[in-house]
Amino acid sequence: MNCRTRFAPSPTGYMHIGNLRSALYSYLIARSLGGKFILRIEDTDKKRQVLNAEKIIYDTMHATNLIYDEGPEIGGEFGPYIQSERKKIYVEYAKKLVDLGGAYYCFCEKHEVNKEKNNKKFECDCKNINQEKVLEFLKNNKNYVIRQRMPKSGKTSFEDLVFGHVEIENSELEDQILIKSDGMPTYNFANVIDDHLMQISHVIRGCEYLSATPKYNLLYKSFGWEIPKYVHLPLIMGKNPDGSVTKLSKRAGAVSFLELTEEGYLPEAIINYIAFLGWCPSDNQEIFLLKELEQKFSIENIGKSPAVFDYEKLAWVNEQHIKLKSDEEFALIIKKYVDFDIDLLKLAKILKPRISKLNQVPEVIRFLKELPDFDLNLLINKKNKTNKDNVLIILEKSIEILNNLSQWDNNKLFEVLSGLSEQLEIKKNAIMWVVRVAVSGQTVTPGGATEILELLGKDESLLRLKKILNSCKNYNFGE
RNA sequence: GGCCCGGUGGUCAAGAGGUUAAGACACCGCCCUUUCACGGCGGUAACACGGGUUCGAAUCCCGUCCGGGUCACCA
Repeated sequence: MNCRTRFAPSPTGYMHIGNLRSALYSYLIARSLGGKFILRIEDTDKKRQVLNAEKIIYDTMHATNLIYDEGPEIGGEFGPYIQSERKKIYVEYAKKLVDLGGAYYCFCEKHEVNKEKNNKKFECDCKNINQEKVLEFLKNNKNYVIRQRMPKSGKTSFEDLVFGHVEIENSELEDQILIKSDGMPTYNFANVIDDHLMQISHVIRGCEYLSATPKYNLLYKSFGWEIPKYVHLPLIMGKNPDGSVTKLSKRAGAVSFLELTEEGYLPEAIINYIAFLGWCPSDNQEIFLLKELEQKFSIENIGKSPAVFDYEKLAWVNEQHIKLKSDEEFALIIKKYVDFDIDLLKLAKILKPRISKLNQVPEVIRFLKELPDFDLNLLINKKNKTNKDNVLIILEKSIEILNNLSQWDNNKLFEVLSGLSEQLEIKKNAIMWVVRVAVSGQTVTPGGATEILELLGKDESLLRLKKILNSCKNYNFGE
């Protein structure tokens, strides 16, 4: 059998991580089996239409490189790929199902939503209305829905590729609505019709659908269609501020792809991380590019237990992907976080091993833009043996020696300042400490003294050093 | 509540009758070092519980407990 998988999101306005994970696994399964990956938009709920929602889906697929072989804007031989454009198809099949005895017209008023959890299953008499009466109602344009006729006894079971044997009593199943009174199909129906018509071989989705799957299988059975293979994915959980664990939601933090990228996670890191929510290769490799995933992925290695989304681990994965970037690539990535003139390549080089999330960049490099006001006492540091006496000497001599320097790069700067250390018989640590704090205004910086000097350039460095020297001259340390 | 699914360190997870129960994140310590980071080394920490089956169970079965999902003219 040819493998064909699909990702079938509904346009809700954002791409939830759980959805993206379904998309990823569907993509990976298709690719690893040499099959096709299809995108289908499930927009059958007119009340929930969101502006631009479709675009977000396309953008996300694009940003993550989850390339589909068939889909709304690119077409394919099983189109259209947007359910609202397939309305007629569903009605046609629903009527066919009525003829087949698997469904019936229901003319009841809208039933109120379950108020009690304990109330019994919905039952209505419409399933017993005779043919003529139905025709009459239809002729009079009476509002109707089409419901699936569930068997009252027996069991329905199936083999899920992840969860194994799943079995449910038919008496548990409700006569669910297939066609709504507005003529649109419900998810439950459209999904089955399209999966069959589009020849989907593997249905991959979150396991919130696990207990509903027998209903779908009954539909396939009524039509006499082949039932696809099922791959239900364990849920992604979120840890809430109060420590409780529930289905990943806003309470736990960012939950959409867009939010995550805005927080400074790389798309490839997000993909890499969510691949691991419920899957793990036999050899335990953790850092993957999509291409490798395509080769290594296997359904057998998908786990069953729900996974808690861990932002710290995501950050670590992100760091790993940042390190995978060349300095040139990373310079391009951080460009939008830098709003002043600086050598991006050099900046990229020193930032690369120190950044776990891109949105940390502005904060980390702020001091490069402008020397912040700071407590001059920071220049005094016990561990590095600086004190109010040698601070002035270090500053004066450094300025002198740096002023005469024509070659301004890290190696040369290090060489020169190390030389100064010997000449003054002051520990190298002390020199470096004073210079670094003086030009940065902070005790912790990305990179060492000489790297900061190089980045700042000669003019700016000397300007800062002189300014601090001046300030120090009339300053009483230790107060 | 009914039904369905799950349960290995705080988190992700290897593990598929016999292991000193891997690895990663986080945390702690040490080393490297011009601060910080990177890197290296080491450490704390787990099979939910109770019954079986078996010479032997984290692995198989049953029960309990806990967690989650689902019960819409939403998907």
